[in-house]
Amino acid sequence: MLSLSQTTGYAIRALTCLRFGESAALVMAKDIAEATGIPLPYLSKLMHALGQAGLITTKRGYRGGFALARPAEAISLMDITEAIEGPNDNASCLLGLETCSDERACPLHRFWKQERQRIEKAMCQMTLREVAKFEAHLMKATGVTESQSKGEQAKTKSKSK
Amino acid sequence: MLSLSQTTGYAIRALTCLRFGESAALVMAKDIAEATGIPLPYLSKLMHALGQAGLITTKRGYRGGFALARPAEAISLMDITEAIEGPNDNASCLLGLETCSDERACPLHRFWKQERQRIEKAMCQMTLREVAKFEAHLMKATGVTESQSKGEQAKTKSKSK
DNA sequence: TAAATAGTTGACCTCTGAGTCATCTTTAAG
DNA sequence: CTTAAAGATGACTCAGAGGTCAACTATTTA
Repeated sequence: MLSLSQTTGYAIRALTCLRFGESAALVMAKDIAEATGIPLPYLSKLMHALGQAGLITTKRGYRGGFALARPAEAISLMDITEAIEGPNDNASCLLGLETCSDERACPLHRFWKQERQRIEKAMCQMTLREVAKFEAHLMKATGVTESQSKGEQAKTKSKSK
Repeated sequence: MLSLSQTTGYAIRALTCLRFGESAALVMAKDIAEATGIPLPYLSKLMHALGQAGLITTKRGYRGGFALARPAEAISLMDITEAIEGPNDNASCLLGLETCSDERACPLHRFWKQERQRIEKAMCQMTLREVAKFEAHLMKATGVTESQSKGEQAKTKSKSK
């Protein structure tokens, strides 16, 4: 009845597989697909879109892959949702009534407006970091051994591309 | 981002045009379509479905039309939603995670479960009567004279369409 | 019984989200 | 320079929601 689109769920799950930190910690689409069960070809397009939206950095070719464009705690679920579904218009009436507004509200208007705000607030406050902690997909990254603890995210250079 | 299906909105609006009470107060699909702006052929199928679901009674042929199967205050928005969208599974994770459950909950699980319950409760408590009062579509019924002229929208073609 | 009225029903159309495939292009290793 | 690895991308398929048409059936009245 009420939920995010399947693709948005995919995006959130895929992003939990990534790390922040330059070229050292790239994760490949193939590994994300394997870990999440998201079909690889579809994932590929999804990742590209997330790159366009500025949430991740992408590197093509040999030893390519994906990484978060900023720390996981700086990416909210709202950021992800809007990147995939576009800015959500919070003004719509639950019943689809054209005539419903703050001035002339349908019986559900006040209730629904409050609920929407609660949900939006939660989506803005919840970050990738917390979801990733729950998921705990310890992805293997190209060029990086598993031995290193997840505490340090390679503070080598900064930025590329 | 979050809303009912368009068809469910149609159903709610269409039902606000109907009355409870036997053969005396039948309303025709054509009039509902005119009042709500819902395309007639689509409305026709919708009404049939609502009849199958037991929310309304239908009468075919000359002087046919539709009427509520029970009083408006005895029809909740949840009844309508379920009639159209089927029983809603309240168990699904907002993120679409398979592994999310009461036992192993994702970061949004508790919050989302509460929200769902709040929304469901509101949908169960809100009845057609209250929505109809807001909408105030004073439909004309077959076999009933317009003499009441209670509203301003007598037989003027009104707008829309 | 014939005609008019009004709901019923199946075929078909369009659009969008989801998913697949094949073929690019880019990048680094050898 | 060649090649293998990996992301990018356009064409295509598929299913479901929403919507349109036309033919059909049921009901009442003249």
